[in-house]
Amino acid sequence: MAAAASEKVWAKRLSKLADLSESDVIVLGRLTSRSLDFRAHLELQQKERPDGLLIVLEGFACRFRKFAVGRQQNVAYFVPGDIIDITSKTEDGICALSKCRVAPLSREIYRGLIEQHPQIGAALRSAKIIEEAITREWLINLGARNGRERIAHFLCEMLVRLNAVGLVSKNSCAFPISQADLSATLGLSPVHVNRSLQDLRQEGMIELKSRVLHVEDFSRLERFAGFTPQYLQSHS
Amino acid sequence: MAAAASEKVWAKRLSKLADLSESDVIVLGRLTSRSLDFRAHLELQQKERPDGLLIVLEGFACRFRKFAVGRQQNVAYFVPGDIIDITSKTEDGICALSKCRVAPLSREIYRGLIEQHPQIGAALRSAKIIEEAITREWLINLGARNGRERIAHFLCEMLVRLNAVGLVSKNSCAFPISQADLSATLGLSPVHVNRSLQDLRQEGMIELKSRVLHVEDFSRLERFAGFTPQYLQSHS
DNA sequence: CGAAAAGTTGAACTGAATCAATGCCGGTGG
DNA sequence: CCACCGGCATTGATTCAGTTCAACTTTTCG
Repeated sequence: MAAAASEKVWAKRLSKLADLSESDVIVLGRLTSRSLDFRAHLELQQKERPDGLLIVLEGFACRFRKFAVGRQQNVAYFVPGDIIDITSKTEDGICALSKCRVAPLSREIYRGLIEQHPQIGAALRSAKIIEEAITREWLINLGARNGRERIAHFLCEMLVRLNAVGLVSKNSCAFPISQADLSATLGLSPVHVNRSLQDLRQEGMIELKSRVLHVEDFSRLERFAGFTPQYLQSHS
Repeated sequence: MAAAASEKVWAKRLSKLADLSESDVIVLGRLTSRSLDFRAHLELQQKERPDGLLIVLEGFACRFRKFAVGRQQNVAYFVPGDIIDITSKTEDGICALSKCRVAPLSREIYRGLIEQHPQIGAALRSAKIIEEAITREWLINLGARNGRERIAHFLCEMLVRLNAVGLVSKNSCAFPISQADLSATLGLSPVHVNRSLQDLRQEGMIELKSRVLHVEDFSRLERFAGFTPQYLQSHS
């Protein structure tokens, strides 16, 4: 059931970024029929097509930079409906944060898609712009907020992004991110992430237990974090 | 002399990102004949064409986010040869870091340029990719490095970028950035920037006085900062 | 020249890192 | 079914990098 729905998550996402026709949606659905599974912490890479793209169907992935052993900085998260461009000739890697399912997409098909389906093209451009805005927002998050605010801001963003693809219900969502991963994402030590999370819990701003996140009063968390969701919306 | 040369800085920059023909260079030169001047700390915006682009000819500018009064985070720097897209519907602003001269460019001309001059188009795409890579690198800088390393990394990047447009000679370049600006860029307090700079000076890694930066041993600074310049190069 | 901006210094404080140990839970194999 | 193991979360104690406040000096620029 969930697996069946996940094939449509890409279309669901893109349809919020541009006016897709029914045939557009069908085209997108066909492209996600074949999928690959990865276990948590596995590096996502395509031996077959190292220049390709991946569409996330289920689970979370991230782009990261590795330094000395142990030291790592994540620079982007990918949730269901997101498209991952592996090409970036950078020394960065992509890895699964949780068990995840992705659909491979060759660069030729991707290009064809944009050329032959204007609305899909518009949606993909919009997605790209949002991805860039997210990176800038993360930069601001690391540069200008303290531990608790940083975590809160990140959680706000995830909730909005997951909500856009129907993965939030009753203010709750699956959240299979370890504190160690959060620490590599937010530029904080694992211990400090743990304590800051506790603070947020004690303040009643979040509930996070056994990989489920629940935020009763989202606007309160938003206010605390200084979060404004415009950057996640289509500006077309 | 310097002013005359600055009209060609855009062509100089783009010619390193793609194989421009002589006529390409001439076209680029024509577009930068008309220019505007801004004093330091003035907000760069075009009343006439709020949707336009700006080509930096001289001086530095930056994109920033303002929070409470006093609190500010810079998210990108623009040096001569860079192109600034003002469109971003974000709440971010662009301001001059130093006295600077820019050439306005309408979006229509920009689009025409890309369509009618394939090599210029390629160069502009390459510039865009580099701009994104820089943002990611800044994110890593803020997330994973301490004060001194952060400053060192930033200086390395600036030296490479300025060198690409001929603004570094004998390991020196004009560097009209105040410590307060650095602090808003690197997510550090002004006082800490001051002290970290002194540390770098005492270690003999940099000389920075009266708005001139000199780095005798660049590879040493590079090593200290963990700087790798690939991300600033064209990947075409 | 004079005012305002920028840089420097000291002292006190604190958010966050580090080190190290312990507790918890889910899975796996005997 | 239970014992054991590994990954993850939690806790305490200590240290340190970085902030804050405030005064002072120097430089820049209009």
